[in-house]
Amino acid sequence: MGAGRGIPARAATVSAGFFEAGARAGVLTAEPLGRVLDYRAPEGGCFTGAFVEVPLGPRRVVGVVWGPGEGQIAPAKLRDVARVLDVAPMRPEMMAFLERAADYTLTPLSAMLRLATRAPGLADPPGMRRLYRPGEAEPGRMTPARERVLALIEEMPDLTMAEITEMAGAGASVVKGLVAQGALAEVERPRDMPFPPLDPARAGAALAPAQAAAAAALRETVAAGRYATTLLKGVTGSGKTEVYLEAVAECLSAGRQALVLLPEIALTAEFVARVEARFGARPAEWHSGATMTERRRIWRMAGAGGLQLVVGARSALFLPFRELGLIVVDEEHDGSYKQEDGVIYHARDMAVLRASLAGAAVVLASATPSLETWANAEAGKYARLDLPERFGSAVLPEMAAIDLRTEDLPAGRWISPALAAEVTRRVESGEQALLFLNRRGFAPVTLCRACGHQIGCDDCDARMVEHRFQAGRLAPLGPGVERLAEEAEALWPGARLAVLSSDLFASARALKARLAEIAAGGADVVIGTQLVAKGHNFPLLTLVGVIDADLGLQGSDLRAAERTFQLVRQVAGRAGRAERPGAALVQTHQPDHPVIRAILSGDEEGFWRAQAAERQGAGMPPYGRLAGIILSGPEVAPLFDLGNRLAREAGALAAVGAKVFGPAPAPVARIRGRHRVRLLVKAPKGAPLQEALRGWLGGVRLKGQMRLAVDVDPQSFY
DNA sequence: CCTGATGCCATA
DNA sequence: ATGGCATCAGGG
Repeated sequence: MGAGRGIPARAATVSAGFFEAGARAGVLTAEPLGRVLDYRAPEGGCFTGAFVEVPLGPRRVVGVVWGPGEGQIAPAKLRDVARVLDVAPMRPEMMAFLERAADYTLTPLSAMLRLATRAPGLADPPGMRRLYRPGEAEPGRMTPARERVLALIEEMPDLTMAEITEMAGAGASVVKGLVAQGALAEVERPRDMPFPPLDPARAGAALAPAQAAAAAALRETVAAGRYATTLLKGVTGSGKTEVYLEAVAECLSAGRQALVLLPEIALTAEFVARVEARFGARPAEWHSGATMTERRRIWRMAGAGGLQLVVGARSALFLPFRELGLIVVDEEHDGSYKQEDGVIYHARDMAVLRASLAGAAVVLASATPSLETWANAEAGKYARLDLPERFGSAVLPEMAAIDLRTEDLPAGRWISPALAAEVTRRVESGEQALLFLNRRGFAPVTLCRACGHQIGCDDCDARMVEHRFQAGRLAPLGPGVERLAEEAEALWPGARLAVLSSDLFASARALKARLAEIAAGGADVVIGTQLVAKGHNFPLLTLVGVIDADLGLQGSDLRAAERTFQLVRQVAGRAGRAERPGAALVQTHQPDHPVIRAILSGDEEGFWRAQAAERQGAGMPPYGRLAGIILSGPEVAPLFDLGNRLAREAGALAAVGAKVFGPAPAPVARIRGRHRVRLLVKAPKGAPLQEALRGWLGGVRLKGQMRLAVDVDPQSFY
């Protein structure tokens, strides 16, 4: 098999053991070799799981002793393990996690190990650093600089030289002079110190009865010390965080470590403040913004047990926790938990996998859980706890469907007269209206304007039900925000229009500024895609028009209907706060569809049941399985050639009842000059999908710059 | 991933 | 002939 460029074979199984000096040991490195290499164990031997440095070609690289050597290579060619590193060995549970995750995502094991060794200076000896504290002797002649340094050290002992010169505004020579006199003392301390202890026994926030009940249930689950997953459902402001912090408290009391995953770095500051209020110290923060020093300290302390709680982004799942007892995935439905490049994985699913191997509890917290999680709770695989909604926010807006079959919209127009009339009313009375577009760009879908039936593209998964064409009644679907903006401009010439689409803003900061401006009344009509649905508060907004609710019913984007539902519910929250009553108008060709009816009634459980029935009928996740195959390379033609060949030679898939669709250009057809083509595999729920994919793709040899990636459980696919 | 070997082309 | 660069295979 090519060097990590093909589909890896299934990983071997972890086996514990000790290797005496000179014995053959298999070492896994983070190099993309896709297999374990044999080395001779060093003097003193080594255990399975030990972090080691080994020679690889002309280099020395870090690896982990994974098990007995494979014995394929001649003893004469064996090289020695250079040394065993001074870090906590990888635990069997972590090794099993990496293997299972590699198998599930069809990723080479070495790439998983790379995720787990993302700490700088792993091979360095645990460094020491020099700290200064008050000394025994009285200082001699005093100067203002000396006084400042001594006052500082009295206040805050054990500072580094850099900290002292910075905070006291004195030179290093001043400090050295005080040391020479004995007024300051130098001490050597390990560079990576344990984190300040969190005290789970401190009193928590006063909990409302419903919160207290949920907290007690979570505490009991965590105290059992076994794997279990709980869906904690509660809207923002319902006190979810306080509830799961009680689970954290229980975990810490048991002497185990806890991990809280958040979807965005922006949310960490507030969370850290709450942790500090609850436990009297700050947690370790693991995210892309962390410095090398912070990363090294967190990584080492996670393994050494010098840390109790980590708050972080999805990559924190790969920290070497010594004794993990709880993982909280906050806002578990959030799309940013899906890692889309490099190793493609879903942090929520990997959290459940890691916890199940570590014997830890999982809390999936969300106001609007993913259908996958909802279904697992329904099926009894997950426990479920519900927090009641925030007091007074349950005011539902007036909601109605606009039946596009009777509105007689001319081709190429998307705003019905009924919706336009309502928008006009808001514009005239100084209120705001939002026209919500349920997806980003264009969809390869055509729709019969007479009966509302959708005709899908042959290459994707639309249900091709028998359909009689009526000449002239077929309309291609899919305005972009730009198209819609043109239409709005023509309808309301004097109104201030705001167009919000993620690709129109250079930075998150620019987008935030624009949102604030709009909230303050800087626009009359707002046109936007899903990003407007992300919890921003617009007090003047009293009307939401959903341009096309039907696409959410189709298989093209599994999250579309959920986003529509969430948005419509969020309007409810906003309307409750402002005095003006809110309204939501949903344009649809299928007003009687159960999903549309559930959206209109605001019936959450009804919505999920309808969605579940829809997906079940279509054999879509979580009632069926999907995998995306992404081919990329500098030229398009070879990608389609390979894609077509794969589609033709899909016997291994057919054998398990799986079907392959495509090839077709990927949603983002070009990234950094590379073309992307994709195939979609759909399999029945119980099918051994990964095994079939391995059989199908195992022999593929990629030439030149071409790459093949597998996206198991893709989130969206156009 | 990194490195060294290989081969093709452009240039002296 | 020679050097530069792109491509490829190997690494224990």
